[in-house]
Amino acid sequence: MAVCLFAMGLTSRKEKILQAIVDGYIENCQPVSSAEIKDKHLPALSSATIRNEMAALEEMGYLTQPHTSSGRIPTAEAYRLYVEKLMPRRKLSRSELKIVKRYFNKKVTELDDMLKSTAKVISEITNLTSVAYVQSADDATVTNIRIVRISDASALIIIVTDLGVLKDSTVNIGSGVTDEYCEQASRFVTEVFGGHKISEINKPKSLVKEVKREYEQVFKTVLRIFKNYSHEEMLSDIVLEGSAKILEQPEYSNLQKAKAMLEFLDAKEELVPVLQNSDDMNISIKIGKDNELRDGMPECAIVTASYNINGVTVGNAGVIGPIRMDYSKVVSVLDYLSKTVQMLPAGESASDDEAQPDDGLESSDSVSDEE
Amino acid sequence: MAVCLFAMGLTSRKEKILQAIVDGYIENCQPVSSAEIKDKHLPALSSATIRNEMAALEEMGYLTQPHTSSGRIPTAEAYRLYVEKLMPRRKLSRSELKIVKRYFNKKVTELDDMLKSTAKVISEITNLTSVAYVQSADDATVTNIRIVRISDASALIIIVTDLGVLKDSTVNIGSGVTDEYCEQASRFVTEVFGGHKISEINKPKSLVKEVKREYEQVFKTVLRIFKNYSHEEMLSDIVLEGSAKILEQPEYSNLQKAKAMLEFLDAKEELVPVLQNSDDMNISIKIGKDNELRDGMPECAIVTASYNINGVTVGNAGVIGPIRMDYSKVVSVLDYLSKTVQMLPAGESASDDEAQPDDGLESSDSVSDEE
DNA sequence: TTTAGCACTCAGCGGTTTTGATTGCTAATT
DNA sequence: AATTAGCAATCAAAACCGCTGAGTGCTAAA
Repeated sequence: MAVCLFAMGLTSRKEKILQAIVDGYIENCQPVSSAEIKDKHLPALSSATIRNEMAALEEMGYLTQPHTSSGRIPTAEAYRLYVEKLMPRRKLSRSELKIVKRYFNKKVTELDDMLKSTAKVISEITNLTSVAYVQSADDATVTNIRIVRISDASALIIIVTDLGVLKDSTVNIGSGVTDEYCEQASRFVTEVFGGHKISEINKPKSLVKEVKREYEQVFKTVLRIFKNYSHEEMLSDIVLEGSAKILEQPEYSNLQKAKAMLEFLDAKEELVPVLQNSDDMNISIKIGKDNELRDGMPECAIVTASYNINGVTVGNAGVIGPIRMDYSKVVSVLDYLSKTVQMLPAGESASDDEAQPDDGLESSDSVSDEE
Repeated sequence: MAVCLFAMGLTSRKEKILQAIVDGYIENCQPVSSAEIKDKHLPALSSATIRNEMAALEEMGYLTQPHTSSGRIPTAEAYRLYVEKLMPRRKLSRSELKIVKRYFNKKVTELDDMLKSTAKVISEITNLTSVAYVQSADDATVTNIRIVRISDASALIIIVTDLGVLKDSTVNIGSGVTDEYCEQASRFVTEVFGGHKISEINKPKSLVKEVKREYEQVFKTVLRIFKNYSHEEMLSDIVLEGSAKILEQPEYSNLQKAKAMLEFLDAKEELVPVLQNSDDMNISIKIGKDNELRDGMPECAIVTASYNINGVTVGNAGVIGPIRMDYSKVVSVLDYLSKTVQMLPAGESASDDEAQPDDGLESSDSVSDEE
């Protein structure tokens, strides 16, 4: 009865009840009734008392009823409180750890593939659709640029950074260009751009005032490539895994909603802004309208973690699903993976460094277990 | 009445009726009634006559009824006949051509991206889910191999073929290795593998009997990379576009079926065998059990075209959808695109060759319209 | 403050009826 | 012999209907 709108301080009993409801609803996707709570969590109390508390929680905005005579379901607000305070922290189970190992033992991979594997693991363990993307290379520091003639009229520009090799691009060169020239040009651009972050390079004011005339063309081209990197390029590197899992969630059993969701996932580019982990928090949880951006965007929750190598964020990965999701599980998986990835020998060097020490030249692709 | 089981020679009237039914059903996904055919296609005849013909066509295995008192729907057999004989050949409409142009004018891209664009166009025009994949590089001929030091302890192995640059792989090298050595090694492996197809190289018996001791390690590594290319690597290069479109098809309005289909699409690897365009036909149409391979595989039709550059098939792209699909449209789109792609200046060279002739060095990425 | 008790609400289920589209068959017609 | 009009028969889908039961809110007692 006693309404306390300026709440924030929930009595411990209310908290217990709220948690029970959220937990229950996460599990069954069914409105939770007072009797159910009494039976499973608070046998000491009568259902009537619990009903009263539930009415209070509804007043406070944490619960609603689909219709007058049904149990309660949590509001988005309730979930927010839940992930912040109420949610049990758990560890990965034996079998879940096994899945992780299965993916990461086998191949230690390039950055791209790593994100892919991560996404697969996440989707498999959480049974949700997972998304991963490689962050724009903005924070990478250029260490070396090589221009390599690969045929009469074309060359490859290879940009090496502390985070690995950027996807290189083929360019046309006049057929008059010599190997000699390429090498000198390589040296020149490395000199100019080396040691700088890509974000710096892309700033409007140029790093260098004067460019030797003969390298002007090369210089421009490399600059263009960098420009591409912070915008377009990153878009293509979004990985989705398990989009079919969406349909397993009862909230998308309605075809309308399912379609809306899948369409949203199809337009991968639009995912970027919601995936971006605004704060430098490791794990970000966005529930419901936290991530409103498109009109038709379906109501959902997005939990992402950022993944670091050498202290630099290389990408994000996480899940996207209905607001009612097992946050506890999701968070523990993401957390564990982010730590796992951090410890992987990544970037340019392969994993089997020590394994075959006298192998002068060792591919970093997935060949480690063959032969 | 007169049953003619050993048919094959349908009377022209039967053909007309069958075509009308297939066309009608493709359009509305609704059983077609005798009255409907009379009204739209054969006003000279009475519905009773048409009914008789329909009964005959049913006897022959071209039609069925969902239930006794409904119109007829085509069987898979009918579709096969339809695509072979009955289907109207059409050209792309103005607006459809516009869509194609929109995608291919903007950027002339690397092989990968080209397939992606193709898939997007296909999906957009046909309103179906489209799939594209880059064929294993087996048929590519090696023209050049470069080993480039990119840092103290790692190098990039770049394999250039007549179809373009293979995704290169980073390898570890001992830190004692000099640029000099890399260059010599490059020359050596190019000498060995140059001019050969990857499929040859991967044959068990080696091309060369004796390898200079000092290059043995390099040699092995390159060999490994080639091996990877014909198996694992190609798997990852499957592109799906518009998977949400599946849900637009009424035959997948059933959640069960929709899920089965999406799951099938999710497991991209499994798609390869069905996409493979067995014959050297340009366009392949597989309807219903033509492409049975997995148990739970949902009933569907798959239409693919193979795409060639310099006479070599570089990949396949097509659509996957319900058996009831607009084959006429799909085929014309695929056909047109396959011709378009063939004419693109592709592989290693960029499009704007002539546009900026004195641009000594021109990126082939999507920057052509800027500045 | 808690609880027992009771009336009230309402989604969902199962059964029945109605409707309407469409066929197959028969008998008449060309 | 082929076509057609006419008519009874069929059956999915929609509309309707009443019941059931889970669950609540409220009141009055503990």
